[in-house]
Amino acid sequence: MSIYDTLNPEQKRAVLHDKGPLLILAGAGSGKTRVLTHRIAYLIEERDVNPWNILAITFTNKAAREMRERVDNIVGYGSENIWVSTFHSTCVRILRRFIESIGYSRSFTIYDTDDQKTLMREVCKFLNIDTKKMNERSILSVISRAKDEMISPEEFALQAQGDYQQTKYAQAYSEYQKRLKASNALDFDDLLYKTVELFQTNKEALLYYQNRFRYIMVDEYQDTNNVQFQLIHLLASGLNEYGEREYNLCVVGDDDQSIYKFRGANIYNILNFEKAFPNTTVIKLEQNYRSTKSILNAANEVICNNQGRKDKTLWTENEEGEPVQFTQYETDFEEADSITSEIQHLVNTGKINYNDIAILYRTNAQSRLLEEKLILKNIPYKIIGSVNFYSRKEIKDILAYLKTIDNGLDNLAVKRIINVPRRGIGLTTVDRVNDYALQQNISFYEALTRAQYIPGLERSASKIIPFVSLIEGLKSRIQQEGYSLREIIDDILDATGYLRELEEENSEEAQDRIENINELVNKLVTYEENSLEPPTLSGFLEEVALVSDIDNLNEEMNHIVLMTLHSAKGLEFPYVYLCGMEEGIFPGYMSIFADNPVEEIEEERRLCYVGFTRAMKRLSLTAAKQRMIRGETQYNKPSRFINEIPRYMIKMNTASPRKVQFSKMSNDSISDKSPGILDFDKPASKPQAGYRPYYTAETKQFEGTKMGTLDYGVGDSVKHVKFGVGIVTDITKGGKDYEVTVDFPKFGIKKLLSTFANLIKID
DNA sequence: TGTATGGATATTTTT
DNA sequence: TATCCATACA
Repeated sequence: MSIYDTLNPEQKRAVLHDKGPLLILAGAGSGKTRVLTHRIAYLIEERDVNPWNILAITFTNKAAREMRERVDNIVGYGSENIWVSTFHSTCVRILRRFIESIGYSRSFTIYDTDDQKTLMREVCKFLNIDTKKMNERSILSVISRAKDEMISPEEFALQAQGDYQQTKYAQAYSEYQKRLKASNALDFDDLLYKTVELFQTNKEALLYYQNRFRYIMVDEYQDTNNVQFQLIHLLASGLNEYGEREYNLCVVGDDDQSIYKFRGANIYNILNFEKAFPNTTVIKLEQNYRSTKSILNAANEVICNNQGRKDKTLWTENEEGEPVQFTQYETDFEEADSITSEIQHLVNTGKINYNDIAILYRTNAQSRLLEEKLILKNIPYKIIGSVNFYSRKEIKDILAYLKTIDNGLDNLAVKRIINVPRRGIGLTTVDRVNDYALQQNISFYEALTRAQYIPGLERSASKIIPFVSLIEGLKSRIQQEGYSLREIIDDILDATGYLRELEEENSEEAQDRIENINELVNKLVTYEENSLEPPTLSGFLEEVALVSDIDNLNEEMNHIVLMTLHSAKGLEFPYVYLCGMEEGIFPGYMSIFADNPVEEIEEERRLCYVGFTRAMKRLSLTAAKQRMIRGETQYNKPSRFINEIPRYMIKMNTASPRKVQFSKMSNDSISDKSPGILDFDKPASKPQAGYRPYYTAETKQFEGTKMGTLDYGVGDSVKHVKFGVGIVTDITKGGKDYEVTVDFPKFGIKKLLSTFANLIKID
């Protein structure tokens, strides 16, 4: 049996597509990653494409990692030569090699959103921009848009002539860019912008990569912005050996899941793909393997209210399943209480694990109440988003030390830690040093080393000197042979007294911070042990700069997950609770009252579609009549998205009979559009009030897996063509296949699909 | 220089 | 409601 036999006809057509542009419109859960990975395998094995000539681009590290893993598993030797990476890390890799040709140093650092804000604050101060009239965030978003459109500060200034406001933006942009450069830093937008600029100005570099990347795949194409399009277009425009443009570009996306317009994603990249790349083959993947018919039908009903989408209807062979549930509660408090009780009930009575369940919401703020209830009921959970691990204060502090040691040019990092922990070096001192640095045209750190000579610093200089020698001491140690990164971070924690200070504080918060720092140390150790190239401080810092919270989601852990709808894209869960289905929450006020409400609502509707299609078995929608938002009580109607689902498709539950007044509920809370939308004949299927079973948050045992056709089981030794002999540690059923986890002594733990892996049992 | 206090301010955020 | 920031004071 060939690996391609497991594909449906459309998937197969996409996988076997030969040359030329290919647009795969892949609905939610239609197996797009599978198609991508199989296509890569096909190109290598059947078309003799050199793995070296393949580039696969994703948006998140998590997606890249998963793709890498799956590609490694189905491709034989040479899979490590395929570039599988995110847009941003692809750019970093290219720039590390060629950036000098556009006047930057190859050891540039990457500024994250927080760094950008800090820098912009400095810029505004410097330019006397009143941040009450023009706040940093809005300036940064103007700049971000400009970079997305590939508009340089000079061009921006030119276009701004005559407009006071725009001129201010232009000045800020120019100064901001100047300072980035002085710190030898690039922000996220720069990574893309500068790569395109490089390709436009350096033909040699462009040719090199065009020649290398003969086959390009892009995942989540609906979320690409303009620069990303430019980048892809440039890379894909290489000539083949006959001097022809082949555009061996394969993009996969779903216009219905485009939810990042606010961040510059241009939906026309996918809608007009066929215009940009002549002779495009279009393949639609409409069979969904994830959800029940009930869930999919509801999702289809909602999304078909959008105009201007590519026509497609998802269908499935899966069972009908339970109807989609909708419950409207009196208050947000009851909503949270009820959802969490239900979860507890599900886990206690059913064969369901915590990690089968997700609670999704529109805004991060909604997680609070839920979190309180989860703690109360002792339900293990993880919240994704809100505060990224790497944006925590203590983590940023330690990273700033590492950055300072690594690259003294990073002015922001040095300024961040100069007085952390407190050294009695205040704002006035920092300002003086800063002025001196600007005047002498040297970096802030360089100025610190000359503290004794800076006028007006007599007293403070004595405080600066120990700081400089601390940094210098650490710097010299890192150059010593055999000095590990682990030792450096330990030295920092010790020599600065950072840990000691936290320990002495003896509060719960300090304890959390210490744990976070330990986590950082772990990550550094992991990097040091697993890095393919010799581990360096710069390498670690780079990896860390491009990581998001969702990347850390570990499916193995047995806890429920809470996150925003945005973060949930690309994930799936058997049981999904989508809460806060209310006008004003979802769709949010901002979109209802926007200048272009139609467009904005359509984006919210796509978000709703994304939310619905995360669910595999059961989708529960909830709303509250009364909700506390920013200290104010709001009364909201159920979301219009609920009304877009025909009522026969939805099971209306009545919430807590003890409190609900039926007449009131049907009159004020439901819009006139669909009268009688609530079905009171059906009994409430809610766990009894006050239901609070005893349960410890310990791991629940997995149901015994049926082995069926496999001739090996957990604990057996098996042999794999590439990885050699290993021991089966787990087997789970996934679609038509079994997913077999095998621990190979030489290659580590691998997840393999039984159909492809051809594992042979060894006695 | 460090802390206290009032006041503004508030979607979503793959990197 | 909670959080962040600037300014005022000790």
